Amino acid sequence: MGVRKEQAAQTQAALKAAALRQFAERGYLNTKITDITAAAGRATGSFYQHFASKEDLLAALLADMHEQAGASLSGAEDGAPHDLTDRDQLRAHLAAAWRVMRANRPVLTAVYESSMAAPPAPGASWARLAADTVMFRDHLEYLRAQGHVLPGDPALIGAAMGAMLSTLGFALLPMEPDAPAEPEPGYSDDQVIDTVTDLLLYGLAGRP
Amino acid sequence: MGVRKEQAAQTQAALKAAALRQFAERGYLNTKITDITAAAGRATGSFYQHFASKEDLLAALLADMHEQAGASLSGAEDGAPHDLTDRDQLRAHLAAAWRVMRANRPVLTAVYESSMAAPPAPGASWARLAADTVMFRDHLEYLRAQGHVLPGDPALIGAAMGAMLSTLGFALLPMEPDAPAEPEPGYSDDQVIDTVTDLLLYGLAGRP
DNA sequence: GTCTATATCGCGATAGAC
DNA sequence: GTCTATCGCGATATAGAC
Repeated sequence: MGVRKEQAAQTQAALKAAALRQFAERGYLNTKITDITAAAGRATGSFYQHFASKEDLLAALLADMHEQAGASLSGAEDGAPHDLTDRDQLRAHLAAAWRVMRANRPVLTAVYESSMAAPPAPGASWARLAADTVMFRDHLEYLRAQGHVLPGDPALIGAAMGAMLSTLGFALLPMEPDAPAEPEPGYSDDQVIDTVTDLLLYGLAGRP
Repeated sequence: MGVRKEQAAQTQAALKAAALRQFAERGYLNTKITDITAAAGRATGSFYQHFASKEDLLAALLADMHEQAGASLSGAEDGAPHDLTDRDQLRAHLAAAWRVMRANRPVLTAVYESSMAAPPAPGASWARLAADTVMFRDHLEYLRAQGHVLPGDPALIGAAMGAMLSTLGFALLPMEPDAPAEPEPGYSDDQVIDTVTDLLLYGLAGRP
């Protein structure tokens, strides 16, 4: 790799890292291009050598995340469908999702903020939620095929589960991947995952 | 009421109604002051005679909503705590919340968009979620005091329930209060509420 | 490839006539 | 109270030197 290309790669990485920090501090929508370049120690104009816009940068960050998450999950999620009515397996699924959210909170929040700024298209919110919860839906459909009686349509239940988990994540997870539990609500990761697991498995009525 | 004050009230109402329509069409963040005045058939400058800013207008719309919702719920929600492990009572609660969301989707979405645009304060998301779900928490604490075993902390469970419900509402409810069910997912209100009720009461494992 | 300097523009907000 | 006209700021994006 030539020296010029190498410097370009360094600058691009610096911009990405700075953007991540700024998004966590100010929020995606409040972050200006100049905030990012300043935090990266670069000039304003350099930004456009690497990204066409703030949205473009976000897309790049999201791609990076998918690459990492795909690699780390490929081992955990093998081909065989899991039984979500088995407490250990359900808990493992929820814990894995929680870990991914914790590790990527700034990007996920930024994507979310970005989507809120776009003009609302009918059905767009459902489409996103459904797409983000296909894994749940597939497992539930498998369960139903086995003869298990579910409380409703698999896609709807999967969406409901994902809705609960992701919204709790936004409310409870810190922006820094490995920050300690905040004193405010003070729930530990295990506490949250155990509660959600039992709530989703046995409901308010409790274990039979 | 004098003729001048009366006209002022008319203009203010027209601005509010126009804002509601514009928020539903373009989203709160994308709506400019001039969009609102144009849709209301008024001049740009007239806006500031009634509201200090777009945020101020939103606060007024939210106050209107609370007034209406408070009146309509005062009959339904009496002082006595309900038993959320009774299916009919749980379902009634969820259905009431769903109706309020359906009737006020544009305002609720606007408030949400507005909160996403603000710089993120640690604990703010949790504080909002917790505040919006105090009713659930209170009922759950009552249940626990009765000796019922819950899957976790009442505030956390209440937040999880509210998270599921509100996110599903944003994904499924139309912007117009009485629009028919969209063909896309195609779930009816009853279908959604029944599914959520059974999922929250008995979980994936199902009724004992 | 990176820098400084600047053009450009959308939009919130106000001034002043009616 | 409502209108027309305009000011001024903040932020994106580009031009051109190094």
